[in-house]
Amino acid sequence: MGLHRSCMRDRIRGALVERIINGEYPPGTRLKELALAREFNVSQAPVREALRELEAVGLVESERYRGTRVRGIDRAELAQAYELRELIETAAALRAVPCRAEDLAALEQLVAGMERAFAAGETVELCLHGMRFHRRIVEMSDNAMFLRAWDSLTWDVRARIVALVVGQDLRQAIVDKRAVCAALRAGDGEAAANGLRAI
Amino acid sequence: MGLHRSCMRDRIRGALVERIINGEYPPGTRLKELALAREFNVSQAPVREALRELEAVGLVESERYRGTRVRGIDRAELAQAYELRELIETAAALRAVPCRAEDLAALEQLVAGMERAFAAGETVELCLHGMRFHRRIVEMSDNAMFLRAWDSLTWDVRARIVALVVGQDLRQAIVDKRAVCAALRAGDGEAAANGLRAI
DNA sequence: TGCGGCGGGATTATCGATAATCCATAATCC
DNA sequence: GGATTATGGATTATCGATAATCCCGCCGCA
Repeated sequence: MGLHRSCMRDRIRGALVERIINGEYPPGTRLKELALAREFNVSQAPVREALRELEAVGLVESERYRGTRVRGIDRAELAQAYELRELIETAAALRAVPCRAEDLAALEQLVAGMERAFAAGETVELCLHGMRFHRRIVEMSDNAMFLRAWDSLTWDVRARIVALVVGQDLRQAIVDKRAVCAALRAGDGEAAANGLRAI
Repeated sequence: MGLHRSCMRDRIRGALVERIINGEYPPGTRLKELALAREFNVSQAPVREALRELEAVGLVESERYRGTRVRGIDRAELAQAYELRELIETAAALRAVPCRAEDLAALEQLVAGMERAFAAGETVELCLHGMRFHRRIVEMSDNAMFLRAWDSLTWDVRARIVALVVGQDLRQAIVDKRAVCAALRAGDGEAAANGLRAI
């Protein structure tokens, strides 16, 4: 079927994630393999594999012979995810100090990006930068397992959803992140962890 | 192709996990889809899906058009996994108190099982009970995300591998777990967390 | 009326074959 | 001789079709 810069499975997965994020597929939506296959002009196989990947990530759930549907995030689960996020990030902050200059610079650039987005009223962009900030701190712990667990929370995805729903105090979030940067720069992991707890 | 008590994909995945665990497929082994398909008398599709699941769990890794191979666990990664395990379990212990009587009983039964296995010289069985003990504590935190992250470390699998390789002080492990039980029974989450740290 | 077995339609799981891609080796050119 | 490009074999990615399973509504029957 012509040129593929990436395999079908990857693009289908991307398309499905996009639709789940932007609300086109609300929670509970059934994802029928053959229907999707027809729509994307592919066969059933790549669709199945894409669905399985989404299942592994927790975006959808499927039952044997009973189909796949978009998983909702109930409030309790979101709270639990926040707990784990906080646990990992604070532990990561403690392990991240002392930081390399380039990591600190990257963090500060992300905060700057948040400020630009805030000024421009780009809420989604702001949240995305915020998530990259958090993820970066986990990266800085140099623990691949921490990062893997953090990623499994798929905050990048959920942030976009949440950004559209709840109105947080975005200005305060930026101030808090500046404080975290300062603490890390000062080598005070404990303070950085506390700052992350607040957010 | 006859009766399926579970789908092909599931059994193939099980068989592959088994082989990886018992060393039949050492790290680096290439897993060829068609070869496996022929061996299991199935087509390529279920094998592919099983491999994808193993990839999501981190037991194998695969590159586009270049195949799938068994992933080794290097020492650094194991240490990182231990760090995350400790982080999650200690946090779980704090949230687990006060415990329900049935949970405490289950934990103590698992320790009893460890003692029986120890007496019988069943090292693998002992380690498996130990892992169930740890997992149970995470379950008791009532945080599905904690449990999910803990499971992602696939300790159930690694325990079996590790059991064959390193000789730990198994008697001490049992004593420590008894102490954790006692702390939980006393409602002292902090002490239980410390006990888990030791293990 | 209410209940349990039985097609029919829809959907998933699997099959067998084809297309696309990679790797190693051989052939070609300078 | 060394580098570079065809080519063949092996393997993965995808296809189109079939088998297996589930769900729902219909029927007979008490």
